[in-house]
Amino acid sequence: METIRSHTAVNALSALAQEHRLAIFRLLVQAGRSGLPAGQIAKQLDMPASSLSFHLSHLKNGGVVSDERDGRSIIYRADFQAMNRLMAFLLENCCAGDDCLPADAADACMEGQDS
Amino acid sequence: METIRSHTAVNALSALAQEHRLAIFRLLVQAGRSGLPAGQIAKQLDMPASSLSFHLSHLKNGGVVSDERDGRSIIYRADFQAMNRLMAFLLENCCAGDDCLPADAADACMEGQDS
DNA sequence: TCCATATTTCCAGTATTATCGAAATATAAA
DNA sequence: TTTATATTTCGATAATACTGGAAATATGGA
Repeated sequence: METIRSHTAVNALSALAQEHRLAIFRLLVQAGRSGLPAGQIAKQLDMPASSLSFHLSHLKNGGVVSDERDGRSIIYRADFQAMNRLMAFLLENCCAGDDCLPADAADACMEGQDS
Repeated sequence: METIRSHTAVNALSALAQEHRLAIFRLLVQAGRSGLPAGQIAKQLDMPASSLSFHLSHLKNGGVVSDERDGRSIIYRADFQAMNRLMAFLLENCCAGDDCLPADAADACMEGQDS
């Protein structure tokens, strides 16, 4: 696993550090591989399209979700690898490295996902 | 492990979503159980005392660090359990629950810590 | 081409956050 | 009690973020 920079980690954390965006992200985590189109997210979370778009682009910018166009819709997905990298960075050299290896928390959620 | 609320998670994430605070937290992660006094943090990160204090109280408020007075100093420590709860919340019901259990990433860093 | 659907961009107003010197508080030592 | 050390609170300024309606863009279907 490649290591990330502080700036990257702050972007990811900022992306998640907001009620609406956290709700969006968790919804996408639960949706798993197949993801959800923006409209579906708007419906499930009852948000105005422009606000949702603002938050989705923030999440995408933070690298914690990816997007892919499918016809008229755009499908969003949680990026579990990004979460792993983030956790690894947060706990890097934990306890001065004494038998203290961060686990890959999101690994189980990535099975079958292409990197 | 008890489950946390969205509001709690946002507080924790907001606490970490800032360059200085992330640096402080990672320093405390590396310091492990013994933690570091505020002055030591200020010295290592070269920050004005008042700015550091602002950020430390934000981290404490976010529940990701704890503090304890020791004479004239105040010792700060990273809260690994809080990190575990946060990750569990982020990945809750991952992939709709299909054989997808979040691991306790910070567990290894907590050995010997009293809860 | 013309219309409907899906999403994003623009904009302005409002609110929250970061910064750091100076003053205040808390503890310890002389 | 006086002085020194460690940290926090106050206050003002500057910067950044959130909101949602309206207009613009992109795609697909009639």
